[in-house]
Amino acid sequence: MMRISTKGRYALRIMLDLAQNDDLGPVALREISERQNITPKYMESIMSMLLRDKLVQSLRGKAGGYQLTRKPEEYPIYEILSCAEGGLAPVHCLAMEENECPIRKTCLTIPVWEGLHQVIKDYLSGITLKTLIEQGVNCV
Amino acid sequence: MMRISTKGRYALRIMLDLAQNDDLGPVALREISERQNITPKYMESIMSMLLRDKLVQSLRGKAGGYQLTRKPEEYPIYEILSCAEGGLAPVHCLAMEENECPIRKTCLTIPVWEGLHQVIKDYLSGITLKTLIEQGVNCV
DNA sequence: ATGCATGTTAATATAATATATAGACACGCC
DNA sequence: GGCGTGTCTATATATTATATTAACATGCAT
Repeated sequence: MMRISTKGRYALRIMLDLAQNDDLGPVALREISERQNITPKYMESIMSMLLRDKLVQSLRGKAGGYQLTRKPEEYPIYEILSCAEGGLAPVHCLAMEENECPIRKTCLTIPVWEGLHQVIKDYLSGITLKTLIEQGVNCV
Repeated sequence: MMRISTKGRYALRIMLDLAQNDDLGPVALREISERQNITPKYMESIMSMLLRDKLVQSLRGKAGGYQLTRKPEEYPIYEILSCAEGGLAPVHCLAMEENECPIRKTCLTIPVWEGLHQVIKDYLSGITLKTLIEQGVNCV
């Protein structure tokens, strides 16, 4: 139904939470999960995606937790949403490898979806974590 | 996962098929379903949505079928996709009634999603059935 | 060295949605 | 009155999203 899923929105909230709380060192998953009211185990699976894409870094052991790897203004929300959603291409064939679709090269429909993807990308790339914080966005 | 579903893409193909075949009167569902390789029963549920929104009209009885209600250039694909997808608002709360969300009026996040919805809407409203036909788009 | 608080991974369960099918019915021309 | 069409309601199946479980790995503090 062309909706941003809970996963994407949780990811944004997690990143916003980190942006506002990691000055004093790593933030434990449990803390964020309590503040954001996201079940810790589900949040884990989201964190692992953010980690894989190096949007956050982690520290184990006591006093461990998660931290941002960049400054808030260096996180376009396109990147965060795309990471958690597994891409934001509006149709499957855009996300596929070029050679996975036999008619890809000559497909006349592709440009329509590529254009849609582009406007979405442009819009969400123009907004960063810092933008949201400055606007006082808390919930997502 | 923020994808246009099969339903929306089928709807586009159905409308394109009609645009190219209804000069000689109503087109039977069965015909379209065979040309487009969409199972007739599933197609029925899509037709009923297109009908409800008056994007097509129907005729019963022998030689009955479906026809466009406007000229191809008067169908922005936003309208077709939105009809079949049940809206294209990227988050649920945009699609809700204003008073369904207690914080809607002051919610700081809404503008972000409204903006996203708007760029999607603008883009898909700038493309019509005629545009697609002129570009030779067949599959969708 | 040990223990505990953290993160990591893989497997599974549940819920929601998308996709597809079935069957009975309504209409209208011939 | 019969056949070829559309219409409606209910159900089945497949896929994806959401959430949970359990076993494991790491690193600091003592």
